[in-house]
Amino acid sequence: MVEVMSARRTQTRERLVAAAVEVFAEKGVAGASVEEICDRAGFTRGAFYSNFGSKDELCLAAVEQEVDRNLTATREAIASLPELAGRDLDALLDAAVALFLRAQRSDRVSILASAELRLYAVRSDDFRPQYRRLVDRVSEAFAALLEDAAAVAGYRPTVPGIDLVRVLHGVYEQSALSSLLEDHPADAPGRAHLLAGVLRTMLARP
Amino acid sequence: MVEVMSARRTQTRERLVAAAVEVFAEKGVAGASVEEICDRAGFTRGAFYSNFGSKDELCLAAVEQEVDRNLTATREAIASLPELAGRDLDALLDAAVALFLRAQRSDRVSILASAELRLYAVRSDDFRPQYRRLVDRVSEAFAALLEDAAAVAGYRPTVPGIDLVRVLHGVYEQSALSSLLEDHPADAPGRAHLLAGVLRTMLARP
DNA sequence: CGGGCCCGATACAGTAGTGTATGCGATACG
DNA sequence: CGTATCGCATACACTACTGTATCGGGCCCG
Repeated sequence: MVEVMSARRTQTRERLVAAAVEVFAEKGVAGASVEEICDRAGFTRGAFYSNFGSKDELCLAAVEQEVDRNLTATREAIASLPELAGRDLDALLDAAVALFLRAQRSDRVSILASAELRLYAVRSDDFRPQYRRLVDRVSEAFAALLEDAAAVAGYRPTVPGIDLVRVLHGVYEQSALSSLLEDHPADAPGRAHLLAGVLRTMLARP
Repeated sequence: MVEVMSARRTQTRERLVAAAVEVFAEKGVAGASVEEICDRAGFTRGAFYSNFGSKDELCLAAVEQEVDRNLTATREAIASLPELAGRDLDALLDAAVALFLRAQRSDRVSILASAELRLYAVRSDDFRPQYRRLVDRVSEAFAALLEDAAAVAGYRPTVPGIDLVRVLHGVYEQSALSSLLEDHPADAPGRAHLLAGVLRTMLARP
């Protein structure tokens, strides 16, 4: 039985989550105090503790929001995808990478926050299972898409599709982070090429 | 003029750095209190403030230690490298990846701590320049090695060698993190194969 | 063997953050 | 139009951590 929330409550939660993502990006998950998150959202801690039982719950809500957005973006990208049948491998790779990139938020705050949340999931035994449960939803959806597209083009992944997607996502995130570490802005074409290269190493003729 | 330190002081700093790396891995850089680091090292905060002016200085010392270790490991790995001239591209890629992997610490604590420090460098405007200054030392050394090896085999990088190394390192780190996120242990062969694939996308005949 | 100094321990004052218990205005509902 | 409930603000008690100022033991040197 799903709890239904009042419109006001939902809005408050959303503002808190949005503020949290910003603070996570600036200070890290551990460095983000509940107080600063609330300040930035324009609430006091009373609002927070009335909406979330702990920072973990807030983190989870943040991941959930990101995941939902990516799922939606992915579906939209799929809908507008050109026909793949009969295209060669390079075209397939390019299309898949373009689709993937379109579904990712690539602004500084999103990249940092999701890297931060991911790292937190690796560290925290409590948070990790819940994190994976959410994130795997998108990965599985994307894996199914990739496997279908590959099959249409006459290829199949040499590893389970979901692992392929996880690797792809990891490489994407890391290259995005690298570009934030450097002075010159990211070169998107280089990133796309890198991702296509990674994909290629994990596809083969059946 | 380089400050010379007493043996005792050096040892204290090393113990503090070692403890810091552990705590960074468990709680993140921001989540690591000076107090806990000192406790774990068997000191009080008096020792810390006598040795470091701030947590940033400690972080820097941690990165420096890691960098030095990697440089040494890389040199050793190079020394024991088989002759590359005349080998084909696949052999070259395998050798380079093997060398790279041998020079990396792959235990959980090292992986987490270095991911954490890297992310901290991305976030912190103060820390980032100093971090890059240290890390680029290893990257450049490694890049020179890679370019030489590639030239011997009749290839050249399609991007500046140092960028290649940065990407390589990013992919390595991210795949290592991914394996920590999953239940089943990392499969090293898969990782090596992935790295070789990435390398391949960035090498071409002149 | 004794004095000086180095280096880490201790003590202290101050700050920031936590979680809870309670208050109070707005809102929905009869 | 009143009132019950909801949702956030406020107040409070508490803990953790910080940075500095001072102390004192041990080690090195003459």
